[in-house]
Amino acid sequence: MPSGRKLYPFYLIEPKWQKFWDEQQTFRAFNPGEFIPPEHPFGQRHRLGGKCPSADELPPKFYILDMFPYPSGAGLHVGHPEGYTATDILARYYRAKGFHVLHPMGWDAFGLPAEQYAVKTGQHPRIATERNIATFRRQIKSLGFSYDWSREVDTTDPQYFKWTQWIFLKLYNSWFNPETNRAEPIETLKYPKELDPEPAELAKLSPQARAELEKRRRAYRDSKRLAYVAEAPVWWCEALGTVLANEEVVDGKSEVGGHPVVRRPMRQWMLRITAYADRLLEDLDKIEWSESLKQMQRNWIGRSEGAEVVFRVANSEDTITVFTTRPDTLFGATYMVLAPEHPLIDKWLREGGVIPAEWPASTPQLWTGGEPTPSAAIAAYRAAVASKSDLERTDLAKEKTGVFTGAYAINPVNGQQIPIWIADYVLISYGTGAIMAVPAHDTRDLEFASKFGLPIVQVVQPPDPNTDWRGYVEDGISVNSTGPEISITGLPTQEAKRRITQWLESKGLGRRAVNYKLRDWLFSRQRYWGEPFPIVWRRDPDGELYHESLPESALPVTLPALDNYKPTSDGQPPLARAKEWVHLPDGSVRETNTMPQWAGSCWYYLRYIDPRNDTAFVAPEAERYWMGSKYAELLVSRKQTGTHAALERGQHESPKPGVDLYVGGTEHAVLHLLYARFWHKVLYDLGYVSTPEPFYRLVNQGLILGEDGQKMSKSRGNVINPDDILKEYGADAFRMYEMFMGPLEDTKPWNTKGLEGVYRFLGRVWRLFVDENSETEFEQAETVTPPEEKIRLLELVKLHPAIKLTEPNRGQLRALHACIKKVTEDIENLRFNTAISALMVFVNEALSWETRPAAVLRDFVVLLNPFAPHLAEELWAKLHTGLLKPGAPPPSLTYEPWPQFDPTYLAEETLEIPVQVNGKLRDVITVPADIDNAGLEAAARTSEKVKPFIAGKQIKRVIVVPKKLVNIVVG
RNA sequence: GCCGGUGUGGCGGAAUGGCAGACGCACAGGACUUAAAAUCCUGGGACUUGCAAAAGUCGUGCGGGUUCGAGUCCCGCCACCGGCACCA
Repeated sequence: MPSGRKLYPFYLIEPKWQKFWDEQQTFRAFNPGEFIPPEHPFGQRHRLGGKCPSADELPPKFYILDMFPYPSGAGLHVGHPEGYTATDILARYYRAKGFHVLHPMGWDAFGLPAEQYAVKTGQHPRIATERNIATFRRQIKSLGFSYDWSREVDTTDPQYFKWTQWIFLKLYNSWFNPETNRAEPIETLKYPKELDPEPAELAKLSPQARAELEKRRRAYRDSKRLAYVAEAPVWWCEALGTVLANEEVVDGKSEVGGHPVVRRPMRQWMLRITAYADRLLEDLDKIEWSESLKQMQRNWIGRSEGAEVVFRVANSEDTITVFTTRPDTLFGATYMVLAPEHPLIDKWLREGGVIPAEWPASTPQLWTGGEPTPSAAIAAYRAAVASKSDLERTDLAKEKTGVFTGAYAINPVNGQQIPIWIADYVLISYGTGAIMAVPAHDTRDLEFASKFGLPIVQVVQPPDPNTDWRGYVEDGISVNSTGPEISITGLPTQEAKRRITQWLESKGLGRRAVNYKLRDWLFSRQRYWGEPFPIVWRRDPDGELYHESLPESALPVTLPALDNYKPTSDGQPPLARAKEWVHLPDGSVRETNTMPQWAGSCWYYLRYIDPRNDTAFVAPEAERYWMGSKYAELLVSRKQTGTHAALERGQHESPKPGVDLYVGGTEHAVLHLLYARFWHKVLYDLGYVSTPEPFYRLVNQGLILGEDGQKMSKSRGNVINPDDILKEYGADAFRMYEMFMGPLEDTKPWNTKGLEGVYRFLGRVWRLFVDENSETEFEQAETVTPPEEKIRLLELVKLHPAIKLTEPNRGQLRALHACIKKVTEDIENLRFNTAISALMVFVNEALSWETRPAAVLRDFVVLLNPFAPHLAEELWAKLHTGLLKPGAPPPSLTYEPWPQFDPTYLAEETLEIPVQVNGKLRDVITVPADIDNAGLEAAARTSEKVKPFIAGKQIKRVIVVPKKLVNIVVG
């Protein structure tokens, strides 16, 4: 559609109402105890103006949250407004329904792009960050979303990250008590006996011994904290100059930028998320997230149950512990594999005795890797593995590699000696870094054993005798599983597992065990643009470094100014350049790592609740009010819509706590959502929040593709810029089109022609309400009025003469109430596309009415408001000043009660009933609405169109679905 | 390979086991106009028969099943999308 003349003056209407909402603070939410100005429309609706209502006096809350954006330099993408529009519709709907809606927005503004720009230009990243935030804020505001801007947060604001650091201190000063299964203050930590002498004994110790004890106690304490330091192999990215979390490395490259990464041991801060693995898993059952999302989290946590089994090593006191999910296949273990990095290998190479100097007699050439001795083979293999990039290691997974170590282990169930190998298909980071290999019943082991000619022994019989037992990995019946002390032959898999585990346990050779794929969270980054740690390092009298937290009074720890944001030449983080900042007067030295971007987004939904509080990260009363959802079941109630009887009667079901609805993209399915849940649980355990889960209901919006059906990208040139759309069609059309495209959660292609259809619809709405002649006058006046005065001209546009204060007729009421019903149900079920379709159906019909009753149009405007709020406000104002209440200012549309659906208006006088013969449609008959089944059947049988199909045939059965359908079954 | 999801006109998509294709786009014809744009009206799944009005048959990825009746429920395939991927 060419630009130029617009179908309606959205370019005046939209800024007009955005300014109005800003000035009126229409969407401001009030915390318990907060003063509500007498003139505020929320206060007026709920008769709370001029008061300071408590949580109990306030209406039920509804917390609707968007995933806050990273304000990139590229500005808003069409994907952002999709989720934001969905939540805005709900926010406006629930306000109309009488809820107290919290709907905030903010900025996840720490991050790499701003820092990289700073490295390049030497300009402080704050400057670019603030510029980008300003752009995002302008763009988001131009879409007319009903955010409470007084609650805007910015993760890079010291007043915000003060509390991010504060939460870190809570993590640092807590430990996970496995007995209570929750985090507790570090003071409750119980020390092992040798570190916890009786006071009498303690008194006897020399000062030196006491200092030594205190040092050991500190080491123990530090090893138990939820935030701890570990020398761990981490992913180092040279190009980015930082380490990355496992989750930030994809296919052996950095998720950001796709740079190569290498494994390197470094001293790093870790968060003990693994302690929460079980609770993170179990509590998924308490929340309403999509099944696929829950499944992704479950996979990520990767819980697996099995047993640890201890194998003795031949000619040694050493033992190898393996983790297996199939202890029932122990009799089939014909070799063992250690990860190449396994520490036992180092020990054996150092000490000798286990790994022989020469290959054992009759060692196949294939097992030796072509090396003359076992130690040479091990060294060569390790070198080969270390030089492989991670990409190669996964890509070449098809071909298994490994070498024999020359050592043997002893299978505890039958005393057999089995060779010990090293191979990189066993990962040092999972389980114990060692496996027992059962080639008959494990795909990987079978592949390996086949390649190297290792024995394959069947120990499970598949239920179907025709199934090949080789490579059979499912349950079956144990066979060949009898040893001198234990037999499980003949037992089904589940029973066999139990029995063998019991036996192992009784012998001290193993125990039940659970393993997780989830690793502890690598929490430090060698970057500038992130939260500094509230941590300092000191040296003890022996010169050893130890860490200590800063007191809360030292918060926020702010970032020092630098003139160069690069890491130092000796590989230290950029903060190490700030010598004065790093060295404190008392001789201690600041931590120079910063926190990862996830830190700020882990808890922002809590800060929105009380964003300006400078004595607490959130006040308890406010937290309990906004997070303690008593009303979420109303959103969840899928069927009983239109009636909010439970709410009206003040009856509420059991609390479904947390943010009522959280909308965002799937890209955060694991990382952000898992990290945030983890922090929330820690805060819950420590008594700072009142709910075990942060986000009660979560919906992922689908991706918007380019017009060519491809993912939008600059290189494809198919990117749609929201600013262009807004200029051409207006915010209401843009928002409404994004909702009309299809179901919120689906991936769907953009189509500007489709947008034009929605825009034309809004033009029809405009013409339904306004007088054409007055519009011509308005347009003429526009040509001679300076731009800044044009908004006033909207008053020249008068109501359509067909709009009258008359009683609506039956048909008009039916059209209205059909619309109310459909729109209400669809909004509650997040089916915005069909809700919009219902609005279109109504308008198409209403345009044909000779008189347009004001009362009907008035209700329609309330229904339109969540979708096209600017146009709705303008029409609402015209309706009131022109007809409903001339002279008086119109009541607030935002807080106008949602129309009640009345089913009596939907009743028809006649019904159209399909008549089938043998399930095939033959006629549609018109019958009185009050017809009974017998009458309906009779009418169907006498239909002229039906007669030929039943004539001369035996009628076997007639199915009558009351007031719905007749099906005549003939023989 | 494993897990989750989705398959409906030319396109985006609608359909508590009960008239498949609402609503919109695109398209075609018409009205208004000197003309165009905008707007309004009409039409349309495919095939067959018929000048037409109309009628019939087939039709929701494929093959089976349950049912008076299946896009919808069950079983078995196929394709595509997303996630995980040597996790013992």
